[in-house]
Amino acid sequence: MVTTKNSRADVIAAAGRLFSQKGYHGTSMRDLGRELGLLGSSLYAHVDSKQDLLVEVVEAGGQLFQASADAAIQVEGSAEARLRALIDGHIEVVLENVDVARTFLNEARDLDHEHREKVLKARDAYESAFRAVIAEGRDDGSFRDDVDPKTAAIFILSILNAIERWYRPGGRLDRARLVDEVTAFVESGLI
Amino acid sequence: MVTTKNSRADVIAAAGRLFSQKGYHGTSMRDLGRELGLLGSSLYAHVDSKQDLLVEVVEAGGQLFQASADAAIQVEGSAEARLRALIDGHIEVVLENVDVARTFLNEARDLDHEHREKVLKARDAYESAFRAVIAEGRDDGSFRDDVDPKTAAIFILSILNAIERWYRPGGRLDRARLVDEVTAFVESGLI
DNA sequence: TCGAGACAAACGAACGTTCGTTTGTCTGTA
DNA sequence: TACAGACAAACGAACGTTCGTTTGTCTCGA
Repeated sequence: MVTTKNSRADVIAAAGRLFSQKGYHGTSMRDLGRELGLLGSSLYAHVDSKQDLLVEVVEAGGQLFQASADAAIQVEGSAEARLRALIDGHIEVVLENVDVARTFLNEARDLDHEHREKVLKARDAYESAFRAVIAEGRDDGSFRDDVDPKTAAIFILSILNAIERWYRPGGRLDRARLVDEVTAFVESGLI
Repeated sequence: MVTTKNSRADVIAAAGRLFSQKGYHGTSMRDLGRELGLLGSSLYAHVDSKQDLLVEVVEAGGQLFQASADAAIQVEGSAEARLRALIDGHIEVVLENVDVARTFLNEARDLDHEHREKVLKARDAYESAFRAVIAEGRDDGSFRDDVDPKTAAIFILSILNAIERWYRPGGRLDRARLVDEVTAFVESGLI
């Protein structure tokens, strides 16, 4: 094989990379072409519009997160075990798909109304898995009984969603230790 | 007085509003003019460039946060009290200056190299106030002795920086209760 | 031979910015 | 008191560039 032709998937992957680095409006179709060794105009053999690309990347992100949550809530054992699985899964998704996850988390604002709405619903569905597990742990006595699942879920996801902003693979924390640190902080806080 | 003239400060304030809503690249000078009842070109009586506006807004954000931290670390009493003051101050800055804070947190990527570098330094200085207070509390025994100040500071700031993404004034949480919820979660976690 | 992938040229719209000019207000002097 | 001069604020047209996208043509592997 001498030349590798670009597939639609290649274009979407490159779009995720650039959108996550420079933002949707900060990325031009010519930028994206250059990334693939093409002219900007050549991309229209693969996609209908720039907006299409954003939709594809963001929806891929939503599916990754939802699949992760679906798996985690099936874990047998305590609510605590399921919460740890949710945290573990989220971190896995973020670290193995940085670009898609970043775009999903930060660029949804530039979607058209319909798709943006869809993303908000998807995020709420994902968050509800966290809320449910927290409520379960509170009700069976493993968590504090004055824990508010709504707020706690937001706080935990705030920590998880920010990982993309500071974590550098190969740094002082490997993935397993990152999961441990997050879980320990979420369960016990500072005290 | 029939017509109100726009000052440089008005232009910067409007820029903060639009940058925080639509992003730097998503905001055009004509958008910004419209926001003030002006033509886009008229803005150049007040500023040198669009980039200038971003610099002004972001630096204002940095100063707000730093002033808040400077005040908080002077609080007498326990490390816990100072940590609470840091949290309280951060939340006050975010809620009273949403646009500036949002732009500071999310749009610094579009700054030129020099100013972006400056922002990174400012953020690290701010974060170091959190690290210091956490280390103090750990060393005097009020926090767990296996707490890592570096990681804990990042987690706390992750929670604080995300508030802008979900908190709506007039909702189920007023500001005082928000501070309580964050503090309780940070100190005790779920358990 | 046929179709997918890429090119190259071009489109109109929008971009950030500059320019010469107009407007209205304030100030110091006659 | 009146008027000239200076001033900041804004206008509106235009600059060169880039944007997303369309079109028609070519190439090459299946």
